[in-house]
Amino acid sequence: MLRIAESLETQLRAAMQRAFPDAAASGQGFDPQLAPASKPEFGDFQANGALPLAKPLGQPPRKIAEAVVEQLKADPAFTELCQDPQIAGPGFINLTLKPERLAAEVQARLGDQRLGVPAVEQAAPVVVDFSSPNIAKEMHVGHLRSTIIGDSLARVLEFRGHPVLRLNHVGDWGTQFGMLITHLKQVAPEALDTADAVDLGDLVAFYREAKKRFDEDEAFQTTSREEVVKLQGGDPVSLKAWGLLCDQSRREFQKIYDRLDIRLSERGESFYNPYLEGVVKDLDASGLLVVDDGARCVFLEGVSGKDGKPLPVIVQKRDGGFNYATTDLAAIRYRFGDAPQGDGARRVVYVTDAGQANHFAGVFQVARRAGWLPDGARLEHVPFGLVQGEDGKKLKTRAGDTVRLRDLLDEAVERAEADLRRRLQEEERSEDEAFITQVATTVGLAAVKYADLSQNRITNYQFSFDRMLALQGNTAPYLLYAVVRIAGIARKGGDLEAGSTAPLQFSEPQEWALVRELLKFDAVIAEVEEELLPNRLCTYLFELSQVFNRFYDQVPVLKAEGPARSSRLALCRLTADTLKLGLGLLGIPTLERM
RNA sequence: GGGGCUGUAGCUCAGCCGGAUAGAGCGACGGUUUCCUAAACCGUAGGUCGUGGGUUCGAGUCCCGCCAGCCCCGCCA
Repeated sequence: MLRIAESLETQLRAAMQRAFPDAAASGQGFDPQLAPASKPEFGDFQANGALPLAKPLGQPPRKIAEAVVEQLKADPAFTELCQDPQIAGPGFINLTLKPERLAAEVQARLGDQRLGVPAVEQAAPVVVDFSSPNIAKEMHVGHLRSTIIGDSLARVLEFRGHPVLRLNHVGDWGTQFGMLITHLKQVAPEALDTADAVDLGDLVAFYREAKKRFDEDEAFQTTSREEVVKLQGGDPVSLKAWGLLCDQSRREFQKIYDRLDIRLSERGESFYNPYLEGVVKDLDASGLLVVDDGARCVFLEGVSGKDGKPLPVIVQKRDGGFNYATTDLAAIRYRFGDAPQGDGARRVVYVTDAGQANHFAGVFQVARRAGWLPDGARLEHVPFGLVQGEDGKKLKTRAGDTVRLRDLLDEAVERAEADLRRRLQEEERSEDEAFITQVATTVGLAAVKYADLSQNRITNYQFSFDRMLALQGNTAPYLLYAVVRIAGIARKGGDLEAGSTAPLQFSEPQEWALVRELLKFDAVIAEVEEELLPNRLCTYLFELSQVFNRFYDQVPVLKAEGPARSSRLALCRLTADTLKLGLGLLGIPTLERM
């Protein structure tokens, strides 16, 4: 109902100006303060704009509201949309849309692939930087949040019509490669001679071994440091070893991405290697660079450290090497830069844990002051909290190790399968193994994703299989079940297309509640696009499912006749379409039966 | 020491840039099934929104102080 809200806002503002022409002439601003009604009994919208005018106009707010309402009633465009406005409380103006307008809005969405969500004009690219695991390390629950949230945000932005670059900023460069390559050369030298990639086995164990030797063996350390220099200098053998390690990791990461249906373009830290020097030069040229204690840095404005001195962002270490801040700066410059030496982005978002907030704030400030952001460009950190166990502490296995992502996904699917089998037995249903596997996989993975997405990302997130797989409450299974119910109606002879052409007729309060809920979808998408908070979409889908379940429980569909039947079928169809699309934007596929 | 985030019902959390009597879910208690999957629906109980000030018509929301928890703080990412 975004369009209607816009019309109402314009009409309200005009009505306020007509009601108080003198104040308008003397520059008094009028903000209708239009918002969705906070309660159903208040109608569809509420305008609170009369209250703040009481003082400047020297009149009681209710009287102001009355004057505005009088003007509204004289506006044919308004009376076509709304019933008579009601004034309530201290001076709220409550607006209720005419039933035929609501029905027409539903009708318009029935044939609409976009369900009323407008598509933006082909705009400049949006970069979503997410997931970003480190080469030779296992993906863990921390990456899960970034991956799931980032993917969902990318899907929403894509749906709105933005060209989205989903960038996987993998940790594929840096000092740790010195020890990895040195270790590789010593334990698997044959890998460097074969043309094809060689299976290096368990990379995580490999990493641990290398780390252990690095910590214990001084000669190994020295060789490792030399190896870093060789790699950065472009030594072919070192590069080959580096490539092998990256390939091996990539294969492992891809398994996870495939399972979760995540699409990502890898562009690791190494990509920006050729641009690092340019960053430092650029900063120097713009006069931001200061040499301090041998390191080249930019001192931040408004951020002071321990001794009260401004905090620096170090872009070149005393030994001449670059660090992650340099890489991040190079990435920002490249992403906002024009093609071919850049992505031409207008909005860049980073989905990383909240612990990096300071780092990004610093780096962003440097980028702005260096003048790398085009006018109107948005550069945003999208932080999220830690994943905690049910004890409120950082999530660990019973043995105290970091939880591996694939183990976590396996367990979710296994639990979903056990639940399903128990239910089948209780209900004396019989399904083939393919069905069970399919449902368990979908439900298990959906539960993991939805549990993560449904919480405001900024807070720490308490991970619980029991809660996320619960069949009731704000969970994936509950939402999936609503879709299944509608599919059931279709299976039992309900032609969901029936209402598309016939005129819609609603009589029951549950029908109107569902209509009103369905029409909120476009506003929710716009909000997620702006605020980058997927939990707003989850809340909406949950509420839609609740309203639908009430409707389903109390209003018969298949047993109804005539226009009531086709109208109800139309509501079912739009509900299913909205849930499928909404869940799709969360990266969650739906089921016909479960 | 400085900075960031968090603090809302027994538990897990919402709260849409200041609006009407603070909302869900779980758990607890009590109901509903000749009917489209009861994985549902209906009802009851449960809150001094950490705390003390301030701003104004109006504060969970904005500002300041304090308390508690988590995280970050120069050459790791």
